[in-house]
Amino acid sequence: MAAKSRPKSDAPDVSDRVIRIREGVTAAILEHRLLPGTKLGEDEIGEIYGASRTLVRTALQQLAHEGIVNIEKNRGAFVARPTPADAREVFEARRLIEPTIVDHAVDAVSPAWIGRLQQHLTEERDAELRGDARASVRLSGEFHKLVAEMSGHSIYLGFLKELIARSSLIILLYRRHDTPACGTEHHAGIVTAIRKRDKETARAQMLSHLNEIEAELFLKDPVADELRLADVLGA
Amino acid sequence: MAAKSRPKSDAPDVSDRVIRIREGVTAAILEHRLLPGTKLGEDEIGEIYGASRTLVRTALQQLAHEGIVNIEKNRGAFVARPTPADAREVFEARRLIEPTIVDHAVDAVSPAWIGRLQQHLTEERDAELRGDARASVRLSGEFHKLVAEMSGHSIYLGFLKELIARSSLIILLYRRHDTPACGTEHHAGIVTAIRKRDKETARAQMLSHLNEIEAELFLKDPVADELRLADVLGA
DNA sequence: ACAGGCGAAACTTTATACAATTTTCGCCCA
DNA sequence: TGGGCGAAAATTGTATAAAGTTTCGCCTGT
Repeated sequence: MAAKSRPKSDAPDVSDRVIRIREGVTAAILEHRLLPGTKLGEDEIGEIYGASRTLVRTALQQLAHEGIVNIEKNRGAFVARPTPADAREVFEARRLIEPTIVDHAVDAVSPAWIGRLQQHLTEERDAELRGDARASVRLSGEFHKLVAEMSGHSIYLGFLKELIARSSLIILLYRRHDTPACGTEHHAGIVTAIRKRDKETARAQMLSHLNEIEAELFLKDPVADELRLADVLGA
Repeated sequence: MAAKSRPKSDAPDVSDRVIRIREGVTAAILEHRLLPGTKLGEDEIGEIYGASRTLVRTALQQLAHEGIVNIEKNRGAFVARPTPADAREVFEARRLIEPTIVDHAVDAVSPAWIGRLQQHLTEERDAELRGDARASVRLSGEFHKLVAEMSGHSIYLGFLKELIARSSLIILLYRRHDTPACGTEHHAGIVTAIRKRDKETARAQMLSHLNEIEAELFLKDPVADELRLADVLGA
């Protein structure tokens, strides 16, 4: 009688293997093991995960919809290379949506949620102490997704998942130095405000957090959208 | 040298036939020829469009991501049945995003865009005069998409396309009477404000327009999310 | 007569085979 | 020696076949 067939989160239908492929490729992209522009051949991925091209294609199409993979007709799938203009759009959208999300999170505050948030902060601090930059980026994104889950708004959650995936790629592409992901303390401040049910402070902290993240980026405008000779030659 | 391979709008890769299937099914759903809960068999659709199930499946997955189709594992695809809670989320998101979109549209105002907007208003009025309710609902949604295109923000445009698709389904499900889609005059007011570069008025008109649309809906709360025995037995 | 279970049919899911397109590389010619 | 044409190889797009799951009718046992 329980909803046994309801999977868990994102895609309400796809098979377990498609999820594994999608999450595996996503992790590889967001942890910067697959650089932007890298070709994602169907046979290649299929052999890695022991799956046929049918499942790989499904996973790649989902990633394309999330914006971290581009599919070009008759040419294949490639890791997305967000432009500075893309980056500005993504952060503008986040500045619009996330303050509203924390607002709703405050309405949904409960001991259980506070516990989850604080456990997450602990994990973030651990990764930061270990100097594990990859885990830090991943956990930083997951913090925002956790707040969105807490808000209980499935639409906002879906939008934010897409924005977070793109953001992670953008941060890894455009950050000035190896900024040590100092955002954990910002996250802690947001959690505190949520716990105190202080909407104004929570919104303000989220907004300034996003502004600081974007401020750490170097969003140079390429001459044209397509011509980035310097990049290619430099690599 | 031009970007010849850049298709046109939504899906950056899929074949023309997939687009035709997707748009055909979308039109059928949004024009209320396919009622919520209707099963969308792969063979059935494939035979209608003369395509194999591979292409049908691709199209259905895209529609599932847009939120107007639900795919249940090992059971197939069904026309979505948004709940009142879904409806409230969709309209809350639209109230958040669309005022910002018109803001950017004002920044992008140009004679060409004004021309497109006014031509669209003409089409809307025509459909309304004809009493073509189906075309009215479709054109009403397309107006909002047009403004989003004008804003030049691809992220907002993508989000809005999803919200519009869901909204159309919601309106057809929950509107009180056969409300004669009187929104065309609201749209005209928004266009006027955009033409005058009056952001404040444009935002305010968009917001009140959305509020009026939602106010015309009858969003009863079912007892539980899953148990709608009354609906089933009543039908 | 009715509850329970077996089994076939229909459908989705996954894998594989075929066709079309692109890319690559060797070869020829200026 | 450099450039361009062309065929072969590789890769994607599409269709079809095999495998697994659900559903529903039917049959049996009580």
